[in-house]
Amino acid sequence: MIEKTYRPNDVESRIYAAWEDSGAFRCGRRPAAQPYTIVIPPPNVTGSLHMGHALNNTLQDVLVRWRRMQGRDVLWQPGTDHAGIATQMVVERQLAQQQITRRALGRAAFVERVWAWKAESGGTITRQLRRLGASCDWSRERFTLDEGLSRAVRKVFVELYHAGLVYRDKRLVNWDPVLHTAISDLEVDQREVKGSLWFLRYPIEGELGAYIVVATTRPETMLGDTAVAVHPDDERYRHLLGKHAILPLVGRRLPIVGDPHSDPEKGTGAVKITPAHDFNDFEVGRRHGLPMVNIFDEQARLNDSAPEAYRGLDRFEARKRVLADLEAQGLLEKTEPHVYTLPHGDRSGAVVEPWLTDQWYVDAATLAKPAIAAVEQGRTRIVPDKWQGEYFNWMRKIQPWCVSRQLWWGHQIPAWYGPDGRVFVAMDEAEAAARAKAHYGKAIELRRDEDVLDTWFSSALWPFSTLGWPDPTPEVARYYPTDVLVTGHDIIFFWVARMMMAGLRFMNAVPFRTVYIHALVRDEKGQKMSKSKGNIIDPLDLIDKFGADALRLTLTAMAAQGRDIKLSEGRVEGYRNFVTKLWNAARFCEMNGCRAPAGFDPGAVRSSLARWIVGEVARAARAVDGALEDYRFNDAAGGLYQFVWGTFCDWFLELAKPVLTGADGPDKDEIRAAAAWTLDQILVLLHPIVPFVTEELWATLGGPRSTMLIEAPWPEYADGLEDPKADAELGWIIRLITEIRSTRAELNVPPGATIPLLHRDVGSDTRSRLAAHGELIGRLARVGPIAAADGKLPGGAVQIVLDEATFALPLADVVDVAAETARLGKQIDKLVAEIARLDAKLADETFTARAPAHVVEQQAERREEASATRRRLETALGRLGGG
RNA sequence: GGGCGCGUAGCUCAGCGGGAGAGCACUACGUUGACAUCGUAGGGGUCGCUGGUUCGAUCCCAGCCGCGCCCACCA
Repeated sequence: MIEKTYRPNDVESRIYAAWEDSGAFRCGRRPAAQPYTIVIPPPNVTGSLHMGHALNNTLQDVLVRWRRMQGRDVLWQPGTDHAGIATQMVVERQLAQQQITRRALGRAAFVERVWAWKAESGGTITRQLRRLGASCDWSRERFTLDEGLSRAVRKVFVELYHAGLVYRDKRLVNWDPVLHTAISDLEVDQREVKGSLWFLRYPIEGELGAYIVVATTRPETMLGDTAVAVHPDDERYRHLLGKHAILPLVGRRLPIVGDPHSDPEKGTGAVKITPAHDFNDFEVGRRHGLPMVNIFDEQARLNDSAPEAYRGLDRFEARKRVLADLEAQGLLEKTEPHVYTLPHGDRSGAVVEPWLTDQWYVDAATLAKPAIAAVEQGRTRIVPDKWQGEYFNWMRKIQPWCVSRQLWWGHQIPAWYGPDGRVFVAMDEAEAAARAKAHYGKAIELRRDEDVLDTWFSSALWPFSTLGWPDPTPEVARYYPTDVLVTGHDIIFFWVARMMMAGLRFMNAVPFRTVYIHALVRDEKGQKMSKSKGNIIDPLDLIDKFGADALRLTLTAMAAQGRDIKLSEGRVEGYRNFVTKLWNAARFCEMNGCRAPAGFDPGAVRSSLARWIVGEVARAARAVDGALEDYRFNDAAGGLYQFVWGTFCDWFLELAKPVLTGADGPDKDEIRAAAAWTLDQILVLLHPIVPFVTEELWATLGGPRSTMLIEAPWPEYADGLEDPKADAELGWIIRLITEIRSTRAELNVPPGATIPLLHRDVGSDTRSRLAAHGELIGRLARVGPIAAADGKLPGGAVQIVLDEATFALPLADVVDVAAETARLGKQIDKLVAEIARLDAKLADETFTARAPAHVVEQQAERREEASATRRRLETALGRLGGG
């Protein structure tokens, strides 16, 4: 028996456990089948499920369940990411509450603490994915710091190093002064800030009272200036080229150099050059052989290269001091308000400081070439294709990738240094030692590089490292390349591009045949959800409130290509109602004894109603398949929603009611069987999107089922099922009923009266068709007089007699004459205008000459229809006026 | 500064060269025999603005206005 109401929270965990216990999620159980592989974008171990995860994993689960039902050998490879910076920060914060710092603890103890934390809390996100219904093969769960994956990381690093594609270099990096680590360009956010532009006077050497004025947004960096640059063609400064300025507060002689970097339009046209703390200035410095004076320590406090008065000051403190001192000396010419962008670390939020350090780099430009070619040649397709452009743009001007991080949590770089600084890159310490011995001619103590790798370095290997690479496992052979990667556009560069590079380099094949880029989930105002804005909608709250299916259906239905999703709770509620509707439809079927008989042949049904719904099922199924093939998730969900509610419930079940409540017999048996069969097909088709409720109904309704729904076969329908004749007949009935309903004002007659149906234009054809279906429609009717309200005309049931069939239709109608008159009048006006428009069109010679014939015909038909409707309305209006 | 995208019903959005659509919200009426509701009907839109192409433009093109995102080293 189906319960009166569906309580998702009571059944979801039970059903999920049954799925998982049955082994249905596991790959490899259909050795003969074609594999279908998706690797999950590994969420951070520190994470908990947010709306982006919910969308991302719902879409993957829809695909995976659909393919599994189609009989493919599905692997949905799950796992989590160690998320270097994020995780380290979480644990550090926790330590801070106990007044412990990471450094006080020491590296080994700290890393141990992180592992302990992971053991305790790292399972949160995967538990939450289960609540969502994600059918990952959990037996294969991986973690980016697993031993196997770490070996893959080391191997990749070592091989790239020996190929010259990983190297150590001293250049400016984005330094995060709070986290004390370098970060890559991608981890820097440009944020607009309101600040000032200060104009500083640098005295010209040997020319008393002469200045060159430079403008800057960061006056404290002047302490590290080593030149002033002007444009070589700038007339204003030509006389100063080759001379020197004296750096105030420091006293350093600064050459005044000509360099095209200097833009005569900006500032004063003369720019201070700080090669150690500005990416442009760094280049200028290289061109002119300028010294690089690093004035900051790792916390961006002034170091000993600054004059004594400023040493130890924070950079913003130093700014105030420098400005005050310059002003005191009359060297601050003016200050203007200025809005500009400043780089911020995406994790710490601190203003990033360009800083000169030694770091490890990956030669991304070389690795990018095959990755670009793969997409150009269509070996990997990016959907929707607009993202292909973004991918190309970025890949074609890709910069060296800084992969070393001054953190403790992560893959420690497999590089060892000898006493003379010579580096030995190797898979492990023993190998490094052996190399060192060969090099130095004796065993020697080595020091391991302290740094760890950027998290994304290990993520780049995810599609093959999770399958067991570098070991030649059967999984690598069978499941690589993966079929599709489902992800948001925010990590195309961070992740997708790098997986492409790594996959092509080490597997010699693209990591995925298709990349499906979905929208981001925003709040109902279209703003990014963030903790600081407090506008986060927690998917788990929604699951508690409406059930996982409602959330999944909402996200699937809203996953249209090309637009971000603005999610509101009301939306989820609406889709929850759909789940309820489905539940009740199933209940109705059960109550009416609708059982799918064994061996039901949808092609063999006789009645129009049954033939029609069978065809509609086939049509809906094809639409779902087509939509999912093209990653039009919204069309798949929307089509099913429409089919279940609008076609199956509103029409089929309503039309079936008279039969189901009528006398027993073959007609009734057939409708019962067709209803049960259709419901079964609905459960199957809906299962990938709303797995829980469909599985529950499948089990309850079932009779004997050989499998759970999750493993039921996806339907394929024979071509003949869509019967044009049945379509026409049912289509006609539906239109007829709709028309009777909508023209109830015209039929406003006393209860029990007998009138000819559609007193106008009922031709013989119509009459015969009505006769054929009379009984069905006749039973559909319910009779009952309606009480009249005060001041209104009484409505009532209308009996319609036509040929041998008798109809009684409920006319619920209590009609407000004035309102109705006004309404009809308005509609007539509209129609008159429409008819005039169509008349004009048909009279237009250019139109009739140039437009395709079918269009002309169409217009003529429309004109006829419109004037018929107008006549009808006028009749109704006359009747109302008369009454 | 460059690039991309978006402005369609009160809200959230589909559609995209030939009669303006859905869901939610709203109004009216009806529903205690599948429906935490549901059903039927209804109101509401110069499809951002201005030009152009076309027999015909919400749809194609150009410009403008507004919004958002991405990229960028600009003082």
